[in-house]
Amino acid sequence: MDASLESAAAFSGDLPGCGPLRGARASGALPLRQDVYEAVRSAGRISRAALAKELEVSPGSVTPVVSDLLTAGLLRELEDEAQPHGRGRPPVTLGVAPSRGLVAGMKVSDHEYSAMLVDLAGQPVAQARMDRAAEIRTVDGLLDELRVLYDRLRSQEGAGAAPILWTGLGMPGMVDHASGRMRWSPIVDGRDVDVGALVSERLGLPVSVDNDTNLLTMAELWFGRGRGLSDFAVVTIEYGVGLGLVVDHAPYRGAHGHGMELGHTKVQLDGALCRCGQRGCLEAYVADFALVREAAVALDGEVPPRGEVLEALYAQAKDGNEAARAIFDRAGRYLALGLANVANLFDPNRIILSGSRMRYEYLYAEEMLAEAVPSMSLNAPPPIEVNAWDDLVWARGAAALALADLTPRLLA
Amino acid sequence: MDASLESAAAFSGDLPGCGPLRGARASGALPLRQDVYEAVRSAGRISRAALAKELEVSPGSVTPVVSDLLTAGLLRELEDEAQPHGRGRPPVTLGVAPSRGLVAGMKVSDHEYSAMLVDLAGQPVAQARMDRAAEIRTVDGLLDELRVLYDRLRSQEGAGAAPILWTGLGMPGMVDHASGRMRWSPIVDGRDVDVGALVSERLGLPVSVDNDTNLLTMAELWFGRGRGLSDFAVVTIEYGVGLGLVVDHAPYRGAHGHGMELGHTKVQLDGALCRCGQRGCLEAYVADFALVREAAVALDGEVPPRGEVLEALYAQAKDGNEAARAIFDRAGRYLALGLANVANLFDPNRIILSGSRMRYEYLYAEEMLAEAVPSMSLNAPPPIEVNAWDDLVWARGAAALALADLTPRLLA
DNA sequence: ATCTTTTGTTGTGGAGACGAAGAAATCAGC
DNA sequence: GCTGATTTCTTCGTCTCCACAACAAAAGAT
Repeated sequence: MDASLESAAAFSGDLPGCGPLRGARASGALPLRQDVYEAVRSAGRISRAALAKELEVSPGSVTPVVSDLLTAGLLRELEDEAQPHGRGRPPVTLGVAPSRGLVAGMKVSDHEYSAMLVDLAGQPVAQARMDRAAEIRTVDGLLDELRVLYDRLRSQEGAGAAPILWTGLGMPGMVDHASGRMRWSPIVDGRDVDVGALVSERLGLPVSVDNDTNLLTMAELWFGRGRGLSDFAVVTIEYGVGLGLVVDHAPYRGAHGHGMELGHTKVQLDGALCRCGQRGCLEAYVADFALVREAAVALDGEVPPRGEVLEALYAQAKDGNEAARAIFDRAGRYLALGLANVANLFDPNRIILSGSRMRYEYLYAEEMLAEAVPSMSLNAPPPIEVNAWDDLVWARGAAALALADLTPRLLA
Repeated sequence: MDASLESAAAFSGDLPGCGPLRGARASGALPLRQDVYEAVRSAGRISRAALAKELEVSPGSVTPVVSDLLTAGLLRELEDEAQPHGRGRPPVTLGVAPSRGLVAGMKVSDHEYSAMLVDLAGQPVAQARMDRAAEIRTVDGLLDELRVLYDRLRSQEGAGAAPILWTGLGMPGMVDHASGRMRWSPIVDGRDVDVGALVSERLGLPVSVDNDTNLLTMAELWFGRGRGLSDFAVVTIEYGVGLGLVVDHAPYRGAHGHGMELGHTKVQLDGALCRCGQRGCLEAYVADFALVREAAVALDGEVPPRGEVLEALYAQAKDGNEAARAIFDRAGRYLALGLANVANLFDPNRIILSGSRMRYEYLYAEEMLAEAVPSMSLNAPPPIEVNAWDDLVWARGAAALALADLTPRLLA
């Protein structure tokens, strides 16, 4: 063995062997029971025969599992409006039994709480909102308000008598889904708080927490256009710019369990100052505060009341004010640059721009993005899709989070 | 149900049900046989008892599987230099049997071929290089030369008589590992060529292909510092800037199966012109051609022969030429920006800069990056690590690729 | 020499899934 | 209307894989 072979052999560092080291072996192997349940929920309505085909198991394996789930009250047979089925014995359509229980999803934002109650099939059955006073910044205050929100949700018509089995909770900031801890949040004081355990205790039921961007990602993955895609990115522009990734049909939360930081990717060396103290962040060009910062010039000294600056600026731009238009134009181009970077670094099937309706309509035109992003992306630029919907989607994403975490326990 | 509940229910599009749709269900469930083999290879040397603990199965399950693998010649018992082991029956150390077969790894770059022969334990046993004439750009010419390279590798001392079971092949360009097709390559003419099948036919054994950046990623994952990390990024600067990602201990190749394009992420709106025709690409600031482009000014008209421009520029910078120094300085800061974007978008455990030694030593100082990247990253900036090694690593990564693809078939 | 401790082996039993064969429910055709 | 074809679902025997537990082996501790 010559010298360079030896050096190559030595390079492994101090570890013997080769190949990836994975701590706890990826078990991966779901029992068929769970596969069946999830396949039924995913399909909505499906027969045993189709299940066997989809899961690639023999029909003989499906029947006992299904009848087990039927007696457990988790699935039900649907009396179907006879649909056309060639000849042969007509299939019996299965669906998940929604009455077995419900899950709740709750979202905290800086100005309001929203919540939704969803049955085990994923159908919404009730919803609630509450204003939020920005002054309440203690964890205790948050817990109290969540309790009120939860009670209000339960007393809603439609909530019925079914027990609530799990709750998903989303909030802005650095929130670690795995540990349930809030590292930091812009709307609550305190660091490294175990909100998961606290909320769980206050509500008396299990809670999964996550950051708000991941709620949106879950909503897309469970109910939206992300179903069926193996890898996609969700971008949301609220007060900052958030990014959620889905890898191989599962949400990816990064090595540290917090969210990705698209808003703080650098789009300019030594660029505009950002709220985070760094320079050249994407947020410093496209977020509200960045636009407001420049509005003063375009609006020619006429300063509208706080909170209406953007509307005024937009009106001016529509009226032909070149300076105002330039502000939006630049913001749009920087957003396109940021999205192109996501496409180049991550190569998703699709990029979904998601969030409250208004912002996209007047800030970023779908057509502009659909043109600008590919011009900055290599390979196959992903389709860009704008999904504008109301605030309840956050809560629905929280419910999806709850469903995802509840399911394995429900079937154990 | 009120109106907004209905709209929420409708929003799923036309698909009934909820939850991610995955086409072929993630089988995931490796048979214990393969788990055991991979755990032994990963550990290098390990006893049955330790295996049982690591894999979280009962000792009674390990023994029959191991003796099966022993008789199959895939594992062997190591006569150990008695190591200290408390009291009790001394463990029998197991290791993979290297003599069962070998795998080859081959790498094509623009100026040379390199190849390595590796046993089933991952240890190199032979290597070979060949110059490559840039004029040979036909697929047929490539096949011929690979055949020569392969024969040269087999005739190497150390190759022994063990059969070669699989080959990994890496080349620059857009190469799809899943299909084995080369979509496009800078060094070979032709588009959408099934190189996998062609090389396999020419060599008479199964071949896995991938792009060169992924080879480096595999090398880090199998033999380098990436072992033990769940999520990391590998950045390589050769003629372009490449990026490889590892997600959950497995290489991530993006939705389209080609590589990520860190080199073409945009670091400047309407910035410097890149070879790809777009503007503001990272490559247009840090790749060879970008530095050479600016060198003329710094070198004051003294144009060195092609291929030595960078060396001359570097010498000048060391000598105190401010203009030359500024070129390297800016390139370094842009590289840091690009790495920070990777950190912000992907949140890896670590970023590994990897490639041939020289480039990093004189272009990008580890200390500078270790300081600049965190100043542009939020959350927990990942450690940056520079791994400079010789060109054989590419071939070794190709061998890792071959091992990864061979293993399941070997154990079936 | 005996006890303790740890490793490895053997045997039984159970869970889960396959495959084949059969029962059920419908359509097509005579 | 009967028969046969067709598709769905069920039943049952079997096989594989693994857990559990008892046991054998090989040391050190006392």
